Amino acid sequence: MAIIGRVTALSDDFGWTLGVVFRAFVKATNAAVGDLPGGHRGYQVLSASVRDRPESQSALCRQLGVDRTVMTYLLDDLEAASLVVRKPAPTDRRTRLVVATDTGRDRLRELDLRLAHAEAHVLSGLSEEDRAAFKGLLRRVAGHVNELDPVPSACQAVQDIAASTS
Amino acid sequence: MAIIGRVTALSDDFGWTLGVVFRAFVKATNAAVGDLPGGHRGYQVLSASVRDRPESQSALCRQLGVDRTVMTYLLDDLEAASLVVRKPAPTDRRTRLVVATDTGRDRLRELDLRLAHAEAHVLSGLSEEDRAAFKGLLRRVAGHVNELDPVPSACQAVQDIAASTS
DNA sequence: GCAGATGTTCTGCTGTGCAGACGTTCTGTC
DNA sequence: GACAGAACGTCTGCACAGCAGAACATCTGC
Repeated sequence: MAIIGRVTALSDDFGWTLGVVFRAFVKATNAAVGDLPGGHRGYQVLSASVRDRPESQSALCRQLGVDRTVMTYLLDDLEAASLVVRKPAPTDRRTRLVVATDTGRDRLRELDLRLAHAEAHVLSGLSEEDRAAFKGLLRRVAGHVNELDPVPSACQAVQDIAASTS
Repeated sequence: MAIIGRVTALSDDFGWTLGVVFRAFVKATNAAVGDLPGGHRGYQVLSASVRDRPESQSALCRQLGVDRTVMTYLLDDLEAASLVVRKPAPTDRRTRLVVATDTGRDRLRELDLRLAHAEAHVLSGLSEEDRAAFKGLLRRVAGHVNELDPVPSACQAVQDIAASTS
Protein backbone atom coordinates (compact mmCIF):
# COMPACT_ATOMS: atom_id res chain seq x y z
CA MET A 1 0.00 0.00 0.00
CA ALA A 2 2.58 2.52 1.06
CA ILE A 3 4.38 4.10 -1.85
CA ILE A 4 8.02 4.53 -1.12
CA GLY A 5 10.41 7.02 -2.56
CA ARG A 6 8.25 10.12 -2.74
CA VAL A 7 7.85 12.84 -0.19
CA THR A 8 4.11 13.04 -0.63
CA ALA A 9 2.49 9.82 -1.73
CA LEU A 10 -1.14 9.41 -2.56
CA SER A 11 -1.73 7.67 0.76
CA ASP A 12 -0.77 10.91 2.48
CA ASP A 13 -3.36 12.94 0.62
CA PHE A 14 -6.13 14.13 2.88
CA GLY A 15 -8.72 14.10 0.10
CA TRP A 16 -7.81 10.60 -0.92
CA THR A 17 -7.96 9.17 2.59
CA LEU A 18 -11.22 10.96 3.30
CA GLY A 19 -12.73 9.60 0.08
CA VAL A 20 -11.60 6.06 0.80
CA VAL A 21 -13.12 6.10 4.26
CA PHE A 22 -16.32 7.76 3.10
CA ARG A 23 -16.87 5.31 0.25
CA ALA A 24 -16.13 2.35 2.48
CA PHE A 25 -18.63 3.58 5.04
CA VAL A 26 -21.36 4.21 2.47
CA LYS A 27 -20.81 0.77 1.01
CA ALA A 28 -20.86 -0.93 4.40
CA THR A 29 -23.92 1.06 5.42
CA ASN A 30 -25.86 0.31 2.29
CA ALA A 31 -25.15 -3.37 2.81
CA ALA A 32 -26.15 -3.12 6.46
CA VAL A 33 -29.54 -1.46 5.96
CA GLY A 34 -30.59 -4.13 3.48
CA ASP A 35 -33.81 -3.33 1.66
CA LEU A 36 -34.56 -0.14 3.51
CA PRO A 37 -35.98 2.38 1.03
CA GLY A 38 -33.31 4.92 0.19
CA GLY A 39 -30.41 2.86 1.49
CA HIS A 40 -28.07 4.73 3.81
CA ARG A 41 -29.95 7.95 3.13
CA GLY A 42 -33.17 6.35 4.20
CA TYR A 43 -31.57 5.51 7.50
CA GLN A 44 -30.43 9.06 8.03
CA VAL A 45 -33.88 10.42 7.28
CA LEU A 46 -35.47 7.94 9.64
CA SER A 47 -32.89 8.66 12.30
CA ALA A 48 -33.29 12.40 11.99
CA SER A 49 -37.08 12.18 12.03
CA VAL A 50 -36.94 10.36 15.36
CA ARG A 51 -34.05 12.18 17.02
CA ASP A 52 -34.29 15.73 15.77
CA ARG A 53 -37.97 16.20 14.92
CA PRO A 54 -37.22 18.35 11.88
CA GLU A 55 -39.53 21.29 11.54
CA SER A 56 -39.83 20.97 7.77
CA GLN A 57 -38.66 18.92 4.83
CA SER A 58 -36.24 21.61 3.79
CA ALA A 59 -34.73 21.75 7.27
CA LEU A 60 -34.17 18.02 6.91
CA CYS A 61 -32.54 18.58 3.52
CA ARG A 62 -30.14 21.13 4.95
CA GLN A 63 -29.25 18.90 7.87
CA LEU A 64 -28.57 15.85 5.76
CA GLY A 65 -27.08 17.56 2.73
CA VAL A 66 -29.74 16.05 0.47
CA ASP A 67 -31.31 17.91 -2.41
CA ARG A 68 -34.94 18.83 -1.89
CA THR A 69 -36.03 17.11 -5.08
CA VAL A 70 -34.38 13.91 -3.87
CA MET A 71 -35.99 14.26 -0.47
CA THR A 72 -39.41 14.27 -2.13
CA TYR A 73 -39.18 10.77 -3.50
CA LEU A 74 -37.05 9.56 -0.59
CA LEU A 75 -39.95 10.42 1.70
CA ASP A 76 -42.41 8.97 -0.80
CA ASP A 77 -40.64 5.63 -0.51
CA LEU A 78 -40.32 5.75 3.26
CA GLU A 79 -43.97 6.72 3.58
CA ALA A 80 -45.01 3.89 1.27
CA ALA A 81 -43.13 1.54 3.60
CA SER A 82 -45.07 3.02 6.58
CA LEU A 83 -41.88 4.09 8.31
CA VAL A 84 -42.62 7.81 8.39
CA VAL A 85 -45.59 10.06 7.69
CA ARG A 86 -45.78 13.60 6.39
CA LYS A 87 -48.04 15.73 8.55
CA PRO A 88 -49.05 19.28 7.75
CA ALA A 89 -47.44 21.62 10.24
CA PRO A 90 -50.07 23.24 12.48
CA THR A 91 -48.40 26.64 12.24
CA ASP A 92 -47.74 26.73 8.51
CA ARG A 93 -49.76 24.74 6.06
CA ARG A 94 -47.03 24.95 3.42
CA THR A 95 -44.62 22.85 5.41
CA ARG A 96 -44.80 19.15 6.23
CA LEU A 97 -43.49 17.65 9.42
CA VAL A 98 -41.71 14.35 8.98
CA VAL A 99 -42.69 12.02 11.81
CA ALA A 100 -41.64 8.42 12.30
CA THR A 101 -44.36 5.83 12.81
CA ASP A 102 -44.17 3.17 15.49
CA THR A 103 -43.04 0.80 12.78
CA GLY A 104 -40.35 3.28 11.85
CA ARG A 105 -39.15 3.55 15.43
CA ASP A 106 -38.94 -0.20 15.76
CA ARG A 107 -37.08 -0.44 12.50
CA LEU A 108 -34.70 2.30 13.60
CA ARG A 109 -33.79 0.41 16.76
CA GLU A 110 -32.87 -2.61 14.70
CA LEU A 111 -31.00 -0.50 12.14
CA ASP A 112 -29.00 1.22 14.86
CA LEU A 113 -27.53 -2.12 15.83
CA ARG A 114 -26.62 -2.94 12.26
CA LEU A 115 -25.13 0.48 11.69
CA ALA A 116 -23.01 0.19 14.79
CA HIS A 117 -21.54 -2.95 13.31
CA ALA A 118 -20.91 -1.25 9.97
CA GLU A 119 -19.18 1.60 11.78
CA ALA A 120 -17.10 -0.80 13.83
CA HIS A 121 -16.16 -2.57 10.64
CA VAL A 122 -14.90 0.60 8.99
CA LEU A 123 -13.00 1.59 12.12
CA SER A 124 -11.70 -1.89 12.86
CA GLY A 125 -8.15 -0.74 12.20
CA LEU A 126 -8.20 1.45 15.29
CA SER A 127 -8.14 0.61 18.95
CA GLU A 128 -11.10 1.46 21.14
CA GLU A 129 -9.32 4.58 22.37
CA ASP A 130 -8.33 5.72 18.91
CA ARG A 131 -11.84 5.20 17.63
CA ALA A 132 -13.22 7.49 20.28
CA ALA A 133 -10.54 10.07 19.56
CA PHE A 134 -11.18 9.87 15.83
CA LYS A 135 -14.93 10.21 16.22
CA GLY A 136 -14.46 13.12 18.58
CA LEU A 137 -12.21 14.96 16.17
CA LEU A 138 -14.51 14.19 13.27
CA ARG A 139 -17.44 15.55 15.23
CA ARG A 140 -15.57 18.75 15.94
CA VAL A 141 -14.64 19.21 12.29
CA ALA A 142 -18.22 18.53 11.23
CA GLY A 143 -19.59 20.94 13.79
CA HIS A 144 -17.24 23.67 12.73
CA VAL A 145 -17.63 23.16 9.00
CA ASN A 146 -21.36 23.06 9.32
CA GLU A 147 -21.51 26.58 10.68
CA LEU A 148 -19.50 27.81 7.75
CA ASP A 149 -20.49 28.19 4.14
CA PRO A 150 -17.46 26.52 2.60
CA VAL A 151 -17.69 27.98 -0.86
CA PRO A 152 -17.07 31.69 -0.27
CA SER A 153 -14.10 31.02 1.96
CA ALA A 154 -12.69 28.51 -0.49
CA CYS A 155 -13.04 31.09 -3.24
CA GLN A 156 -11.28 33.57 -1.01
CA ALA A 157 -8.49 31.07 -0.53
CA VAL A 158 -8.23 30.69 -4.29
CA GLN A 159 -7.96 34.43 -4.69
CA ASP A 160 -5.28 34.54 -2.01
CA ILE A 161 -3.31 31.92 -3.89
CA ALA A 162 -3.75 33.70 -7.17
CA ALA A 163 -2.51 36.90 -5.57
CA SER A 164 0.48 35.21 -3.95
CA THR A 165 1.58 33.30 -7.05
CA SER A 166 1.07 35.99 -9.66
CA MET B 1 -26.22 23.04 16.21
CA ALA B 2 -26.16 20.72 19.20
CA ILE B 3 -29.45 18.99 19.76
CA ILE B 4 -30.22 18.71 23.44
CA GLY B 5 -32.43 16.26 25.22
CA ARG B 6 -31.58 13.06 23.37
CA VAL B 7 -28.98 10.52 24.19
CA THR B 8 -27.91 10.14 20.57
CA ALA B 9 -28.44 13.22 18.49
CA LEU B 10 -27.77 13.46 14.79
CA SER B 11 -24.57 15.33 15.47
CA ASP B 12 -23.25 12.24 17.22
CA ASP B 13 -23.87 10.00 14.24
CA PHE B 14 -20.65 8.84 12.65
CA GLY B 15 -22.18 8.61 9.19
CA TRP B 16 -23.62 12.08 9.40
CA THR B 17 -20.39 13.71 10.57
CA LEU B 18 -18.39 11.83 7.96
CA GLY B 19 -20.78 12.92 5.24
CA VAL B 20 -20.72 16.55 6.34
CA VAL B 21 -16.94 16.67 6.31
CA PHE B 22 -16.66 14.82 3.02
CA ARG B 23 -19.16 17.04 1.24
CA ALA B 24 -17.53 20.17 2.62
CA PHE B 25 -14.15 19.00 1.41
CA VAL B 26 -15.38 18.11 -2.06
CA LYS B 27 -17.09 21.46 -2.35
CA ALA B 28 -14.02 23.36 -1.18
CA THR B 29 -11.79 21.31 -3.45
CA ASN B 30 -13.93 21.77 -6.50
CA ALA B 31 -13.90 25.49 -5.89
CA ALA B 32 -10.13 25.43 -5.38
CA VAL B 33 -9.22 23.59 -8.57
CA GLY B 34 -11.18 26.05 -10.68
CA ASP B 35 -11.58 25.00 -14.29
CA LEU B 36 -9.42 21.88 -14.07
CA PRO B 37 -11.04 19.14 -16.16
CA GLY B 38 -12.77 16.69 -13.86
CA GLY B 39 -12.77 18.95 -10.82
CA HIS B 40 -11.47 17.36 -7.64
CA ARG B 41 -11.21 14.01 -9.42
CA GLY B 42 -9.05 15.54 -12.09
CA TYR B 43 -6.68 16.68 -9.37
CA GLN B 44 -6.47 13.21 -7.89
CA VAL B 45 -5.75 11.65 -11.26
CA LEU B 46 -3.06 14.22 -11.97
CA SER B 47 -1.59 13.80 -8.53
CA ALA B 48 -1.55 10.02 -8.77
CA SER B 49 -0.04 10.09 -12.25
CA VAL B 50 2.88 12.13 -10.94
CA ARG B 51 3.36 10.56 -7.53
CA ASP B 52 2.43 6.94 -8.00
CA ARG B 53 3.15 6.25 -11.67
CA PRO B 54 0.16 3.94 -12.02
CA GLU B 55 0.90 0.87 -14.09
CA SER B 56 -2.46 0.95 -15.83
CA GLN B 57 -5.71 2.84 -16.04
CA SER B 58 -7.49 0.18 -14.05
CA ALA B 59 -4.89 0.36 -11.29
CA LEU B 60 -5.62 4.06 -11.17
CA CYS B 61 -9.33 3.34 -10.96
CA ARG B 62 -8.86 0.99 -8.05
CA GLN B 63 -6.62 3.46 -6.23
CA LEU B 64 -8.98 6.37 -6.61
CA GLY B 65 -12.27 4.53 -6.31
CA VAL B 66 -13.36 5.76 -9.73
CA ASP B 67 -15.30 3.65 -12.16
CA ARG B 68 -13.34 2.59 -15.23
CA THR B 69 -15.94 4.03 -17.59
CA VAL B 70 -15.61 7.36 -15.83
CA MET B 71 -11.84 7.19 -15.96
CA THR B 72 -12.02 6.93 -19.73
CA TYR B 73 -13.57 10.34 -20.30
CA LEU B 74 -11.77 11.82 -17.30
CA LEU B 75 -8.49 10.99 -19.02
CA ASP B 76 -9.91 12.16 -22.34
CA ASP B 77 -10.49 15.59 -20.83
CA LEU B 78 -7.13 15.75 -19.06
CA GLU B 79 -5.38 14.64 -22.22
CA ALA B 80 -7.23 17.26 -24.25
CA ALA B 81 -5.93 19.84 -21.79
CA SER B 82 -2.37 18.51 -22.31
CA LEU B 83 -1.96 17.69 -18.63
CA VAL B 84 -1.42 13.94 -19.05
CA VAL B 85 -0.82 11.54 -21.90
CA ARG B 86 -1.76 7.91 -22.37
CA LYS B 87 1.22 5.87 -23.43
CA PRO B 88 1.06 2.22 -24.43
CA ALA B 89 2.84 0.13 -21.83
CA PRO B 90 6.00 -1.47 -23.23
CA THR B 91 5.29 -4.77 -21.53
CA ASP B 92 1.63 -5.11 -22.40
CA ARG B 93 0.11 -3.38 -25.35
CA ARG B 94 -3.39 -3.67 -23.90
CA THR B 95 -2.64 -1.31 -21.05
CA ARG B 96 -2.01 2.42 -21.13
CA LEU B 97 0.33 4.20 -18.79
CA VAL B 98 -0.93 7.53 -17.54
CA VAL B 99 1.94 10.00 -17.49
CA ALA B 100 1.80 13.66 -16.57
CA THR B 101 3.21 16.17 -19.05
CA ASP B 102 5.48 19.00 -18.01
CA THR B 103 2.43 21.24 -18.18
CA GLY B 104 0.64 18.80 -15.91
CA ARG B 105 3.49 18.84 -13.40
CA ASP B 106 3.54 22.61 -13.32
CA ARG B 107 -0.20 22.69 -12.89
CA LEU B 108 0.01 20.15 -10.09
CA ARG B 109 2.46 22.28 -8.15
CA GLU B 110 0.07 25.18 -8.28
CA LEU B 111 -2.92 23.00 -7.42
CA ASP B 112 -1.12 21.52 -4.43
CA LEU B 113 -0.96 24.97 -2.91
CA ARG B 114 -4.62 25.61 -3.50
CA LEU B 115 -5.59 22.22 -2.16
CA ALA B 116 -3.58 22.78 0.99
CA HIS B 117 -5.65 25.89 1.58
CA ALA B 118 -8.88 24.01 0.95
CA GLU B 119 -7.80 21.35 3.41
CA ALA B 120 -6.84 23.95 5.99
CA HIS B 121 -10.21 25.55 5.50
CA VAL B 122 -12.11 22.36 6.20
CA LEU B 123 -9.94 21.63 9.24
CA SER B 124 -9.92 25.20 10.50
CA GLY B 125 -11.88 24.15 13.57
CA LEU B 126 -8.94 22.15 14.88
CA SER B 127 -5.63 23.21 16.34
CA GLU B 128 -2.41 22.35 14.54
CA GLU B 129 -1.87 19.39 16.83
CA ASP B 130 -5.39 18.08 16.45
CA ARG B 131 -5.18 18.40 12.70
CA ALA B 132 -2.12 16.22 12.62
CA ALA B 133 -3.76 13.70 14.95
CA PHE B 134 -6.92 13.66 12.88
CA LYS B 135 -5.09 13.20 9.62
CA GLY B 136 -2.98 10.46 11.14
CA LEU B 137 -6.01 8.55 12.37
CA LEU B 138 -7.78 9.06 9.07
CA ARG B 139 -4.77 7.71 7.23
CA ARG B 140 -4.73 4.65 9.42
CA VAL B 141 -8.43 4.01 8.86
CA ALA B 142 -8.04 4.47 5.12
CA GLY B 143 -5.04 2.19 5.01
CA HIS B 144 -6.83 -0.52 6.90
CA VAL B 145 -10.12 -0.25 5.06
CA ASN B 146 -8.33 -0.28 1.76
CA GLU B 147 -6.89 -3.72 2.38
CA LEU B 148 -10.34 -5.03 3.12
CA ASP B 149 -13.24 -5.64 0.82
CA PRO B 150 -15.92 -4.01 2.92
CA VAL B 151 -18.97 -5.65 1.41
CA PRO B 152 -18.55 -9.29 2.40
CA SER B 153 -17.69 -8.41 5.96
CA ALA B 154 -20.60 -6.03 6.19
CA CYS B 155 -22.89 -8.74 4.90
CA GLN B 156 -21.45 -11.06 7.51
CA ALA B 157 -22.19 -8.47 10.15
CA VAL B 158 -25.76 -8.25 8.88
CA GLN B 159 -26.12 -12.01 9.17
CA ASP B 160 -24.73 -11.92 12.67
CA ILE B 161 -27.30 -9.32 13.62
CA ALA B 162 -30.09 -11.26 12.01
CA ALA B 163 -29.03 -14.35 13.91
CA SER B 164 -28.79 -12.50 17.21
CA THR B 165 -32.10 -10.68 16.92
CA SER B 166 -34.25 -13.51 15.57
C1' DG C 1 -2.80 -22.72 -32.22
C1' DC C 2 -6.47 -21.96 -29.29
C1' DA C 3 -9.43 -21.15 -25.15
C1' DG C 4 -9.73 -18.21 -21.44
C1' DA C 5 -8.36 -14.04 -18.97
C1' DT C 6 -7.35 -9.03 -18.92
C1' DG C 7 -7.41 -3.93 -20.33
C1' DT C 8 -9.95 -0.38 -22.53
C1' DT C 9 -13.91 1.59 -24.57
C1' DC C 10 -18.80 2.03 -25.52
C1' DT C 11 -23.80 1.63 -24.43
C1' DG C 12 -27.75 1.58 -21.24
C1' DC C 13 -29.64 1.93 -16.63
C1' DT C 14 -29.93 4.06 -12.15
C1' DG C 15 -29.24 7.39 -8.59
C1' DT C 16 -28.10 12.05 -7.20
C1' DG C 17 -27.20 17.08 -7.29
C1' DC C 18 -28.69 21.24 -9.51
C1' DA C 19 -31.56 24.83 -11.87
C1' DG C 20 -35.91 26.34 -13.10
C1' DA C 21 -41.01 26.48 -13.18
C1' DC C 22 -45.36 25.88 -10.88
C1' DG C 23 -49.10 25.84 -7.36
C1' DT C 24 -50.03 26.65 -2.55
C1' DT C 25 -49.53 29.27 1.44
C1' DC C 26 -47.65 32.87 4.44
C1' DT C 27 -46.02 37.72 5.45
C1' DG C 28 -45.67 42.60 5.06
C1' DT C 29 -47.45 46.75 3.16
C1' DC C 30 -50.83 49.69 1.40
C1' DG D 1 -59.26 43.52 2.64
C1' DA D 2 -56.04 43.42 -1.54
C1' DC D 3 -51.80 42.73 -3.36
C1' DA D 4 -46.66 41.88 -4.11
C1' DG D 5 -43.02 39.17 -2.64
C1' DA D 6 -41.12 35.21 -0.26
C1' DA D 7 -41.10 30.39 1.29
C1' DC D 8 -42.37 25.33 0.91
C1' DG D 9 -43.01 21.27 -1.67
C1' DT D 10 -43.42 19.04 -6.19
C1' DC D 11 -42.24 18.21 -10.93
C1' DT D 12 -39.26 18.35 -15.14
C1' DG D 13 -35.00 18.46 -17.52
C1' DC D 14 -29.94 18.40 -17.46
C1' DA D 15 -25.34 16.71 -16.00
C1' DC D 16 -22.38 13.73 -13.69
C1' DA D 17 -21.04 9.29 -11.68
C1' DG D 18 -21.39 4.30 -10.44
C1' DC D 19 -22.59 -0.09 -12.33
C1' DA D 20 -23.48 -4.06 -15.56
C1' DG D 21 -22.78 -5.94 -19.84
C1' DA D 22 -20.87 -6.31 -24.53
C1' DA D 23 -17.24 -5.67 -27.95
C1' DC D 24 -12.54 -5.44 -29.38
C1' DA D 25 -7.56 -5.98 -28.87
C1' DT D 26 -4.12 -8.28 -26.53
C1' DC D 27 -1.85 -11.46 -23.37
C1' DT D 28 -1.23 -16.07 -20.93
C1' DG D 29 -1.42 -20.95 -20.30
C1' DC D 30 -2.28 -25.37 -22.23
